[in-house]
Amino acid sequence: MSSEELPKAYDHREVETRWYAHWKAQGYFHADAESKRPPYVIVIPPPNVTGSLHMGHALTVTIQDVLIRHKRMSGFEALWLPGTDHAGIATQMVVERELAREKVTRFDLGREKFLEKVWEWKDVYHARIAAQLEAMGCSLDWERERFTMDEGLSAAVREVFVRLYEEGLIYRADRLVNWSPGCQTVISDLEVLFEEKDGSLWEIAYPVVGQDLSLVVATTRPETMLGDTAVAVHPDDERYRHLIGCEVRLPLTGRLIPVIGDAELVDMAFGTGAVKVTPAHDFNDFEVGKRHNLPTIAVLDAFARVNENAPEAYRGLDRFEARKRIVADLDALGLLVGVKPHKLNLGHCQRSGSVVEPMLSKQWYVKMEPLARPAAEAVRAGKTQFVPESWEKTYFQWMDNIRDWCISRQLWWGHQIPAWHCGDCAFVTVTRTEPSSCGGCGGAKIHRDPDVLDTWFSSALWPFSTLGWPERTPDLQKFYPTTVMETGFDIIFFWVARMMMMGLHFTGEVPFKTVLLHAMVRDEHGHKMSKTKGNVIDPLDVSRDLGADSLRLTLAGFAGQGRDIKLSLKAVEGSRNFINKVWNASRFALMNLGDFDAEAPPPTTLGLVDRWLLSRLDAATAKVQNALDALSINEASTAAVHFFWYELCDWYVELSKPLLYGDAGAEPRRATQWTLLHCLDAALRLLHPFIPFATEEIWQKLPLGQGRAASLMIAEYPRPGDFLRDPDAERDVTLLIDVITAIRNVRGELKIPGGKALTAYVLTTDEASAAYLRAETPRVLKLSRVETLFVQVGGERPKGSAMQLAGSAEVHVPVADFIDIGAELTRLDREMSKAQAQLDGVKKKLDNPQFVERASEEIVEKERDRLADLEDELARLGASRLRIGEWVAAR
RNA sequence: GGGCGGGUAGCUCAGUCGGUAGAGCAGCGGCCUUACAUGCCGCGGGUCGCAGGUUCAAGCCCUGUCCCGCCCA
Repeated sequence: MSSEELPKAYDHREVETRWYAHWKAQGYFHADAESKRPPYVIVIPPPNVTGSLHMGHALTVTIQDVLIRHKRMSGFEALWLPGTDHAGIATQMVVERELAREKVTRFDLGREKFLEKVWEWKDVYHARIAAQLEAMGCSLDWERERFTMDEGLSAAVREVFVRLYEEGLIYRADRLVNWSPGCQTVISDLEVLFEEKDGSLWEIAYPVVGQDLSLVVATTRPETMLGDTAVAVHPDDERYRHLIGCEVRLPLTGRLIPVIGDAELVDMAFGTGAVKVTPAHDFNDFEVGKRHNLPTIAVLDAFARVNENAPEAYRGLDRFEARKRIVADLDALGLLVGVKPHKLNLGHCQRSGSVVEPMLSKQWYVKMEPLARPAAEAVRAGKTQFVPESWEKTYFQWMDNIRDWCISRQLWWGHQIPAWHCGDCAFVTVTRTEPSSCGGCGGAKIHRDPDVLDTWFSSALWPFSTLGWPERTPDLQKFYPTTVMETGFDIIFFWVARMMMMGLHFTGEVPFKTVLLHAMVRDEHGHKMSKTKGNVIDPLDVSRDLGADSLRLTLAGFAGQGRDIKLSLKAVEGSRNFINKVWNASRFALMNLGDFDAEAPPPTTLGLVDRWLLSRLDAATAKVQNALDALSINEASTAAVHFFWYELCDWYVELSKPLLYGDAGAEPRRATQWTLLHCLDAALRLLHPFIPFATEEIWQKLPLGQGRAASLMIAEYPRPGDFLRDPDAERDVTLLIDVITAIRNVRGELKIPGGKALTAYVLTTDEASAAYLRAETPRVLKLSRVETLFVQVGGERPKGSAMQLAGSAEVHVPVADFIDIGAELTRLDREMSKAQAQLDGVKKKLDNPQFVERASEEIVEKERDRLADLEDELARLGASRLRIGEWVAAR
């Protein structure tokens, strides 16, 4: 396609579908373990294989792809390793729900058949996720893709389990656990979400045996009374102290239970001061039960229905139904003393949302303290750094108060625990491979533990299991420890901390050197995106409508270090507009480079404007590089965009037009072509990590000649110093820009129509500036749209003109012949009062002897300069005002 | 109860070492200037939550306080 045929507007649809396949086919995403280049490694936080990617994923992969593409272009062996997570509970639930539509349960199918179904499901969703990642342009090394239930990763899981068991860091225990009736499994402390709810505090009379009185207990869960095994009061409580040791008759059951004194459980001021104790259904009560040797009576089953330990009348009732019945029955018996509204913190299951029920059961645990201590120490020693650093506190607080981790789950989908129970003796055989007999008694009646491991158990191994551990693979040696772990702050405990612990324990090294944490993506009003609220912005929809590049650039711009990202389509449109700008600037360049010979030697002399752009490009390059090195993605993207739009497009392209059109001859034209081409090339390279598709598409069209890279994604990233800094050019072109801006100001502020022919007079303070501006007359005329320009050093000011300051120069535009000069007087007054206010401030500072004495020399000098500048400015404004006044009077 | 973050233009947010408070969007006015109307030119808009303190100087540091949000118990 020749340059003239480039469409007027950029069409991402046509472009984005083309390049990804090409990059992938060329092997550009693949990292080489044998390479001599320094490694730069990110393993992707594996998305749950159930479900599709949401905006949070889009953010995370954008940040990671920016970092990876930048380092790949900067000479690193960059590895971005993709993969997905089997997501035990979530995936099993979706498949079960699917089965339920056909009125089938997993028990109908049996474990093996059910798992086959889940694998089928996994394949479908995996393909979808991979396609989404490709649509986002992610430069992932697909040859190294992993899944948490791959053979290799499963072997790593077994290895870790067995070793921890042998070290005594994995054990089984009977405890109260968080039971999710909705998911039919135990969940860990972290998976319980607390929510404040309006509830009630019921007051129930328990008759004291042998006395004509009752003890009134207060409870938020009356239904658990069926399992009460004591009533507790505070040992110092004058009201009840004498009852300690007595018995009460538990209503509805008739059981006799003791009154005990417990200072830890009972708060005398809360409720009635007397508390029912149900060790089987409350964490605090469980502790009390242990302290006082109380029996434990569980009255709820796995579905949180009343079980056979309770009186027949209530059996089979759901816990909330049972509550209503029990309260009603107590009321009928005259034992319900009162009901008060009460706020309570209710634990819910993260996955199913059901209210978590404390239940007594035997589960597997990891002893965490020995793992947490070194992991916390590694961060304290700076071996791993958090960005932003403030998250380290959150990490420490959790690590320093670590509790043991319940790792078994009553699910089928996941890594089945490598433990075999003996039917003859109590021995548990824990091995890497399936045993044929009990390791204790040698008997053959063994059966495997049916439970699977918490999904996060395998995720904790991700940074090294994906690289081949426990084998000492070349990948592990080249790419471990990884460089950056980039993820959301919400999974610091779930994942980051556990990776730190496991990584250190099993490899002796931290799994990553930096933890980069990003914010949560919310809707434009700051609300969490959710399907029920209907405020979800789907990244695929956005990519389709506005382009994956647009979404990436927007997210990169938001990748600051806050906690919330408020995303709106408006913002994505802004990015789309910028990309269209890039397209059109390139289109303009190509239209003017048709005859450019890329193989000819570079021009021997460049114009000041060319040198200015190269100097600005170098400054922008430094900004972008520094920001990327500091992991400040938003700052980097802003700097690159800013250079492209405001310096390259708004000024250079406009200033270069007269030369490109040949007004100044062949040599300046060629110098301009060369500068335009090379700055555009560099700017596209700077932008590539953020908007890979559009930049590649355009870059491939540039006439860069032989020696260019085959693809922009493997071209070299610009480095500071690649382009010459040129203070002289910057000074002169700044004056040029100031003069043009001053003239535009006059037109804009005095509302002079664009078509009106104007004459401008520029008065400089020195001959060099005047000579320069005279030489640039064609450019000034074109950009400020004046017809005639006079440049002189000092001298007579034209009458009846508006005046604007342009640095040290003055720009006068005679306007009084065709507009009401009053507007200019008003404007000058406004300018003068602004300048006066600033002058007063500076004067006040300099009049303060303390300031002059104590502030640094440099600062004082700066203020003195400013004073002089302001006085000068004020004088010139005043003179201008006076002249206009005289002119008006003379008419 | 403990911890963390935020409060800056109408909105969304930057603000480095304490030294003249910025950007985008929205708004207003003017432009179809042969790359781009997804654009160009110009303009207005601020008690930096509040009160103290340190300092020659505070959006920034310290203390207190109010509001919003999150995490942990």
